[in-house]
Amino acid sequence: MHVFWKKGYESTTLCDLIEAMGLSKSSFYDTFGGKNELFIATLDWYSDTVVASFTGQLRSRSAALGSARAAITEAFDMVVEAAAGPGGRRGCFLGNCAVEVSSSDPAAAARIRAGIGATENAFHDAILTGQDQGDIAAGSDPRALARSLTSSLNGLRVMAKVNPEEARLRDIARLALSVLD
Amino acid sequence: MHVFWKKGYESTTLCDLIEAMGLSKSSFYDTFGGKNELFIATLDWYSDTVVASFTGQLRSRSAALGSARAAITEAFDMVVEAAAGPGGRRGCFLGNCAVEVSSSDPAAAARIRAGIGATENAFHDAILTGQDQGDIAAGSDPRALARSLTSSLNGLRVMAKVNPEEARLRDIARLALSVLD
DNA sequence: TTAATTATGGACTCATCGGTCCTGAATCAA
DNA sequence: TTGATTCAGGACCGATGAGTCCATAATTAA
Repeated sequence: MHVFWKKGYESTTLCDLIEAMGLSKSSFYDTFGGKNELFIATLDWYSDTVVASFTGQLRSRSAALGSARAAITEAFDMVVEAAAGPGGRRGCFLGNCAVEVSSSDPAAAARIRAGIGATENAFHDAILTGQDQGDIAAGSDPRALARSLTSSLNGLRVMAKVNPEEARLRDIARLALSVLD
Repeated sequence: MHVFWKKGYESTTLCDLIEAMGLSKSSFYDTFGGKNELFIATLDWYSDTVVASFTGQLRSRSAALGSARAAITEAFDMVVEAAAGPGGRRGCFLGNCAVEVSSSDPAAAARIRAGIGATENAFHDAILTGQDQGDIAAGSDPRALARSLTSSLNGLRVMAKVNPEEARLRDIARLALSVLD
């Protein structure tokens, strides 16, 4: 997954893959079936673990901080730091894949849609909580807010690819979160 | 450029290119030098014409409507319509390229950065005008607002790749513009 | 110890990639 | 009409892509 993440689908070769996994070519094909099958598997894995962990984190931090809004802010802070730090130019795995393959690989596109949808749902839940708690504007449609945050996160990651300067990214994150006011 | 736009850099072959241009292979190499040279040229061309036209449009519509904010809103509306319409899944040329090649092709990355920077500057100018006119919040840093809009536009295009449903995109655009309040 | 399973390395196929080169046809200026 | 230039077409190149196959080595179970 990390190889696909760093180099993109088309640019990763079988050789990259087996080298990263320390596997022989035969074992690779026995185990994963092929490059595309592995790719699909990494998308599934990403949704099942990374996105799921993000969802859980958002929920548990909402509880710990007593504020869903603070948890969302924290999540954006972490993304900003990761994007500004070394290796931050990798962007978002799902976002990268969405851009690169979603129009040419339907099976991958479905996974990407599901993963992004799950992210959106995580924000949605947090926003509902925040609206109950009173620090997120109750007048706004929570679904629209969730979509906005998800979109902002993707935009942020694209911007980080172009210029990973932390101050710029902070500006963007701050304004992205202002929709919650 | 349209071939690169639709298929991405890695996935476009020489054959795709010469077919789209109706050129022979020899003429192609005589004229453009090679695949990568052409790619760089398309990025330059995009900045010089498409981005420049966007900048001009934003300025002239600001004047025509007597409101920079209305011109910005109009620009987002157009992006939403284009992204939701047929062929909208192509995304943003610069955004796609940023995701795909900005970490592996420095020459391309420089062009992409310049193009995105020019877009940001276009927004910046419009925001200054709008703040003068009074329909854009004067308290906000115009540079930060411009970055936010640029980022939002990229996020919007990524979201459109995943799900080009117009209503969703409108939600996102509306909230992206709310930073101007 | 032996039999069965699993993993490995490397040779191999076939397609396609970007790119070069050369020949012959078309175009065009004088 | 002629001579120079431009263009098309296709043969060709080396490299590399994904994927197959098989013989052998390592592991495991009985």
